[in-house]
Amino acid sequence: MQPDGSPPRSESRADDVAAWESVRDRLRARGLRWTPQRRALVAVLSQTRGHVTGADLIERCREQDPSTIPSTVYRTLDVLEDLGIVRHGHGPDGREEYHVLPDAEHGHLHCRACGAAWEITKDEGATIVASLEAARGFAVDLSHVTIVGRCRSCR
Amino acid sequence: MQPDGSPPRSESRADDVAAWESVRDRLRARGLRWTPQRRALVAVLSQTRGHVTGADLIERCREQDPSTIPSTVYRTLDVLEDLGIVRHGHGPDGREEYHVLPDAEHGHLHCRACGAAWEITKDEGATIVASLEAARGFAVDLSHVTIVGRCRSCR
DNA sequence: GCCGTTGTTGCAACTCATTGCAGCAAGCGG
DNA sequence: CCGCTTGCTGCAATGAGTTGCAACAACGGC
Ligand SMILES: [Mn+2]
Ligand SMILES: [Mn+2]
Ligand SMILES: [Zn+2]
Ligand SMILES: [Zn+2]
Repeated sequence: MQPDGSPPRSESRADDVAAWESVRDRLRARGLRWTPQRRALVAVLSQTRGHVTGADLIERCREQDPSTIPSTVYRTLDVLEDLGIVRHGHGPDGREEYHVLPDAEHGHLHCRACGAAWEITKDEGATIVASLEAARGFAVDLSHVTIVGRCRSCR
Repeated sequence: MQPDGSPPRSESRADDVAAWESVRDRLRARGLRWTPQRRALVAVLSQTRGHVTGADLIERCREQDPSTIPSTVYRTLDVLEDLGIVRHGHGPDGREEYHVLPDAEHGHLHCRACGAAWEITKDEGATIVASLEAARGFAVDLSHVTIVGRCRSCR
C-alpha cells in the first residue's frame, strides 16, 4: 500500500547477474542470434529494476550508442518477452511499461485523480485471478493488469 | 460468456434518442459550446452502439465531412467523457476504445492466444471491485478494466 | 578461415494520439 | 442586429510504436 516509487536503477544482485548472462544462451538455444544491438539492450536492462517504458530504454541505449534504432529495441523487447525475461503492462494511458526482473509478479493500480500508483501484489491479485479462473477457466496475466479508479483519499 | 461480437452500429432506441438530444443542453449548462464539429461527432455516435476506437470515429465523421480534424474529434471525446456520455477503455495493445451507451457497465477480457474477447459483466466484476474496495478503499472503474490472458480452450 | 542460410538490422513510411498556439466563432448582453 | 468574451478549431509539430523490405551479418558447417 506504498505509493509506487520504485527506483528505475539499482545495482544488480548476484543471482540476477546469472539471469542476464544466460540470455545469450537462451537466444541461441532457440536459433536466435546474439547481436551487438541485443547485447546493448541487455546491458541496459541489467542495470535496471522495476518499471521502464520502451522510450526510456531507447533513450538509455542512446546514451551508450546514439545510433540506436527504436524498431530494433522494440523488436528485441518482444523477443526478450517471449523468453520470459521481461514482461510488459500498460499505464493508465495505454502506454507500454516493462517489468524488469520483478521481485514478484504483480499488477498495477492507478488513481485517476491524484495520479498515485500502487502494485497489486500476487496475494491481492489472487482474488481476481481465482474469480476468472472459476467463472471461465481463464488464466489471467496479472503482470498485464492495470486498474484505474479513485484512491481512498481522493474519493 | 459469448465472444464479443457486438455490432458497431444499430438503430437508436427511443430512450437513447433523448440521451443524445440532451447533449447540447448539457454542454451549454457547463458554459461549453455546441459547434458543427461536435454536432457531427454526436450524430455519428448516436448511430453507434458497443465499442469503437477513436480512429473509427474519425473515419466515420470523414464519411460525412472529409475535412474532419483528428484533434478536434479526440478533444470532443474528452469533453463527452467528462459529461459521462461515453467512456473509454484500452484494448490489449493499449489502444483506446470507446463504450457508447453500453447496456451496462462492463470490463473486457482478451485471450492472448486466439484473440477472442468477452465482456466482464458488472456481476463478474463485482468480485474485483469489492476486493480492492475492501483492501484499499479503492473505487475501481470497471469500464476501464482490460484483462489479458489465455482462455479455457487455448490453455 | 570461408560460405551459405536465415535471422536481424536500418530505414522509411505509416498509424494513433497529444499539444501549443493563433485565429475563429458560439452565444450572451445590450 | 452588433460587439465581446472566451471556448473551440485548424494546423503543424511531436511522441510512441509498428511494419515491410532490402541489405547485412551471426554462426554452424565444411
Ligand atoms: Mn485510459
Ligand atoms: Mn499489452
Ligand atoms: Zn488519488
Ligand atoms: Zn483463446
